[in-house]
Order: sequence, then structure tokens, then C-alpha cells
Amino acid sequence: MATSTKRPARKQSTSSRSTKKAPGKRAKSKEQTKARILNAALELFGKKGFYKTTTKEISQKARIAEGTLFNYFKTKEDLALYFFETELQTCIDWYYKDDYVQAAPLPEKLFALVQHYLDRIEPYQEFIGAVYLRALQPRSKLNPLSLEVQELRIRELKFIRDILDEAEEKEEVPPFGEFGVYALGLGFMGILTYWLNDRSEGKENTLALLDRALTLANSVLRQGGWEW
Amino acid sequence: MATSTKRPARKQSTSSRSTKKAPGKRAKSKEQTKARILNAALELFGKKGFYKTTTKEISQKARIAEGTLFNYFKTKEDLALYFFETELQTCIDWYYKDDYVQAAPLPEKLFALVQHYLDRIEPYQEFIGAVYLRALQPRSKLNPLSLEVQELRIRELKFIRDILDEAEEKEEVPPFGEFGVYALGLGFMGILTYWLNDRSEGKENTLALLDRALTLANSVLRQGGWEW
DNA sequence: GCGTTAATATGAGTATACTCATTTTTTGGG
DNA sequence: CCCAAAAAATGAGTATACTCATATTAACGC
Repeated sequence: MATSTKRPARKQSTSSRSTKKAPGKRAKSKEQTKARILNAALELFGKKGFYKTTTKEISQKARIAEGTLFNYFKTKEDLALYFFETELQTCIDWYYKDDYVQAAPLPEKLFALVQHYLDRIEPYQEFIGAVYLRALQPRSKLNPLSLEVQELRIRELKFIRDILDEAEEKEEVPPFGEFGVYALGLGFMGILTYWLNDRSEGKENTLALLDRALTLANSVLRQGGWEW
Repeated sequence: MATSTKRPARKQSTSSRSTKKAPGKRAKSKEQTKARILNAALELFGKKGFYKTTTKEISQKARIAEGTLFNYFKTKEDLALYFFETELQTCIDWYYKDDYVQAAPLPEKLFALVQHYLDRIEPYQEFIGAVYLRALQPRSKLNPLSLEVQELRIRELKFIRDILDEAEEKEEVPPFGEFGVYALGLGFMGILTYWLNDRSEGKENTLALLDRALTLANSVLRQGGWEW
């Protein structure tokens, strides 16, 4: 019964043809399989939601055996988490390519960054709630709140720290150091949580909250006043 | 059933003191069963951890059928969550009975409260990580970050708000309103997360962080200075 | 007591994330 | 080409949270 599926269509048309290129057949096929899984998962999650999508369905749609899926992703949640990591990275890249944003004052910068990120993960809204919380789990590599435990090797944390360092250098902010990174991470998490709960049109409440929080923080830090 | 004493039932006659005690057999047995479940669960969670404890084991230890467990708690996680709600309530009660704490300035007050809470949930440490995150889930009743969605009916939020109101009244803090409640809730969550990751002796790192955060916040708010 | 109704208990059954021993495919050396 | 080892795929099997139709028990009016 096996074998009916994957059959490499092209037998080798002799060894000469395929001169072991850099990728190699194996690596290439692996990549493709992974892509198929991700496509299938994304489509199904979007259509039926994270919980109602079974790993069996995903495998079928990706045309692989169910077990294979777990060779690529340790758990179903890891599979979903993949999208956020990707988007986060995209967001970081975006930042470093946009001179205007980079030059802006801290509050504007943070506002733009968060807004950008929220825009990007919008499609995953339905299932992000089910999954992003995992990132807070004590052992998770994505946990922005376990700074002292893990040695700041993680991309995302490094990014936050870079932004903060720059602001400290420009004296936009007092030298908070680690503490600041932690606080920023926490604040981001708060916004994300609020966003998840936000039923307002175009998530405007979240943006309003974000704006208010940044303005307030800025004003408190700069002039020690709270009349905003 | 109980004695065969005829009990000429009367239609109404509310005055009938006949039925000895208020509880009634049913309510009583229900209470006992619930208690048995909680005891069994607590012991097993403590001994084997949340994930390795099966609902079957819990039922057996509580001497009930497996299905019965789910008549009392919708999910296994709800069962675990029960302990936190209880401890939180205990904590709130403790606060209102301690005049000294109530009279203290806000930072000391918050420090004492959090420390007290952490002390109390210490025994559940092993499994709290697995479960408390659920509280952040968009729909959760415990989510301290979904203020505007849910109308502040929840005990815990009300408590935070009361404390903040009082501080605002005493002018220890500017009138932040809802915003303040949200921020406090978020801060508490941050501490809890840090605590979960804290491997230091006696969780002293967490206490240090808490102290630092409160001192800093206080100083920034009061004098607009950040030399602390 | 007896009958009726509603609450509660039951445990076999279901769904599904994940495992693992086995099979298939790829690679690379002779 | 062929073979052996490594990598990857496979799908039947497992574990377990949770459901549900049925059975048991309590409550209460007569």
C-alpha cells in the first residue's frame, strides 16, 4: 500500500545529468516538504482555526504521512509558532531597511514597529491566541521575560536591546540596561494581549492604547510630569 | 434512605424545621466529592507534576469514575486553576485584615502583597507554569488584561482597582484610572513570569527585581527623576 | 410506601496529538 | 553498478483528555 504516493517522477536520466549541485536532492526535497506542510497548515488554520484543524488533515493536504509531520515540527504548536517567528524577523528586517523609522524618536519608532508587526500577524489572529502564550512558558526560547536565565542570544531580545541601547546613547532615555529590555518586552506583551482581546474596528483601541502608553511614558520620563 | 419515620409531607408549611440541617444529603456529598478530587489532584500534581498526572489517576485516588471528574471541573486545567483562585482570594482576605499593610505607602503595600502571594503559591510552582498562562487567553475570566472587554466584575480586578483608587485618593499616584489598573495587572504578570523562571535561592532575584521596579516606578512618578 | 423528576455518577467510547519500529530513498565509496 | 550506511518517510499503535447515553440516587409530593 505504501509507495503509491511519493515516487520521484524523474528517474535519474543518468548520473551525468544531475551533477550534485549545492542543494542536493535530499536537502531540496526536504525544503519542499516543509514548505508544503507550512502552506497546508496556514490554509487550514485560517479556514478552520487552530484547534479544529487536526494534524491528520494537515498531513493529508501536504501529501505526507502523519508521522512525517512530526519529523519537521516537534508539536502542532511549534508549527503554528513558526509563523510568528518568521513575521518577527520580517519586521526586524523592515526596520533596518527603513532609514526614516530608524531616525525617528523612540516613541514614534516603537509605535511604528508595533503597528507594523500587528499588521503582519493580522491574518493569524484566530489562532495566535491559542499559541503565542506558549512563548511565555518558562522553558521557551521566545520568552522575552526570561532575560537573566537565557543569555540574550535570542534574535528578538537582541533587537529590543539594540533599540534601547541606541535610545540610551542619544539620551532619549535614562540608562535602564537589562531592566529596560525586560520592561519593553513586557509592554509589548501587554499590547499583544490587548490586541487579541480588541474587538474594535481596525483594532483602533489597541492603537489608541499604544499611543497613550508611549506618550505617557515619554512624558513621565522626560519631564517627570504626568499632565499629558 | 434515612429513617423510615413517616414524614407527613405538607404542601407548604415552610416553618417545618423537620429537615434537620440545611445542607441536605446531596449538597453534602457533592462537597465531599469535590474535596476528594481536589485533595487527590493536589497530591498527585505535587508528586508527579501536572503533565504526568492523568485524569484517570486523579479519579481513582478520589474514588470516583473518570467521567465524574468532568462534572466538577470542565477541564484538567480548570482543576489546577482552582488552586490559584483560592490562594488569590486568601491573599485578598489577608490584606483586608492587616491594618498595618493597608496603611503602608503604595510601594511597600504592593511588595508585601506580591511576596505574600508568591509564598502561598510556592507549593504549586511545578505546575503553575503549565496553567496560569491560560489566564491570559482572550476568553479567560482571569485575564487581567482584558479590562475593557469584561466589565470589571472579576474579584481580582476589583481588588487591584480598589488599591489603586485608594492610592490616587491619597495622591500617592496621579489619576491613571483604567490605565493604571491595566499597568498594574501587567506588572504583576511580569513578576509572576519572572518568578517562574527564577532559579535563585529563595527566589531572591524576583524579590530584588520587584523591589527595584517599585522603587524605580515610585521615584519616577514622584519626582520625575531617575537617579535611584 | 410509591411514583416522578431532577441531579449526579458511571465507564465504555471517541478523537487526536504524538511515538516508534519498520520500510523506503538517497548518498557516497569501491 | 552495487552495497552499506545514513536520512527520511511511513502508518499502525499508544496514551489520554474528554463525551455521552445510560444507570443510580436523592428529593419531594401524595
